[in-house]
Amino acid sequence: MDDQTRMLTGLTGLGGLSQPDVGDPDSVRKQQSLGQPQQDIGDILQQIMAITDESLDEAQARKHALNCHRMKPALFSVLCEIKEKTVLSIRGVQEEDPPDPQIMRLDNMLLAEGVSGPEKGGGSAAAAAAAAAAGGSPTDSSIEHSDYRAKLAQIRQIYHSELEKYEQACSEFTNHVMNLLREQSRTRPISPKEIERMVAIIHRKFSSIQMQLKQSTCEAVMILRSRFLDARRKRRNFNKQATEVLNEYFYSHLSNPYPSEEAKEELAKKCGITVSQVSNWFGNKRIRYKKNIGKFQEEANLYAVKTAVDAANVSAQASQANSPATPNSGLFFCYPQLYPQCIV
DNA sequence: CTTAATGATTGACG
DNA sequence: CGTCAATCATTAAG
Repeated sequence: MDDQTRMLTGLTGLGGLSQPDVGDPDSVRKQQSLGQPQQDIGDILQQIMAITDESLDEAQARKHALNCHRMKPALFSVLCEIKEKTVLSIRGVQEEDPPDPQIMRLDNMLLAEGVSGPEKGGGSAAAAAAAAAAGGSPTDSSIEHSDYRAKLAQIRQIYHSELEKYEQACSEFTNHVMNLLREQSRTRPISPKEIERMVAIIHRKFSSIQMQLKQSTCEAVMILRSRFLDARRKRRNFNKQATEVLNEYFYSHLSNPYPSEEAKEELAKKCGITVSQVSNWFGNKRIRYKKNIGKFQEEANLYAVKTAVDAANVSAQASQANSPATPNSGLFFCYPQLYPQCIV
């Protein structure tokens, strides 16, 4: 309590109330009852300043004495006058700071990660549903993420309890300061604007603490993500049927194995994977095929036969059987000059 | 355990 | 932005 009182004095000292030169305090105090106004005022000022160095009981008693002092109204008006003169310099210092971009970034990220924002009661169900919709095997993906979600919930809980603690401490402290200022406003002039300023200063201090909390929460989430959601660590091979569909498309479009967006979507739907997974697959397939065509020759023949059979089934135009065994493989995707070492 | 296969990521490039 | 090339990390096969 004593600390807070002292701290408050330090803060209110910003209010522009300059401390007059009162000389030696002890010598002044001895002449308290004498009628000299200068020394009387100096004495009262000294008492005001001394309040903070005393215990609470002493301070209360002294405050009461001050409030009942016969010179109090006069002193008060003098203080008001001094204040009037200095108030301009206060206004100049006042700055309106816009919302910190850093804290906005952190807020956005926490919101995006589901740490802040609305409670995630139905969120896990939605995530499970999304996983079920995206993957052909809903069990593994949801189980894979359950650990992640548990840890995220833990982070979430810590974050919220800490945040609440800070907010409570902030409002408690603000209330305390405001009460003290109001109390003091009976002795010295304190405008509501000054109280506002003080509150803003306190809030700034606390928000910087909050930013640290948000910062470390973000870091924790990033670490968690890199540990649990890095798909490379939880790789699952596509099922056989999906690989067949993809290979079928690849080898039947060997001269130009670049499926359009629509084709990718269709393939994705057929294989029960995402479009980006289709893109990854084709990217990998193209590069690995080109790197070593010989290795894929068998596979190429297999799917070439397959497509040939399909084509034959669809249209009985089997007469055009012009050796589909190695369909266009010599073209190297129409850029043979890029691979001079692969001469067929 | 070693190795090959494979899905995903990253950075450069046009 | 999509693709290539290199690389990572995991899975399957030996």
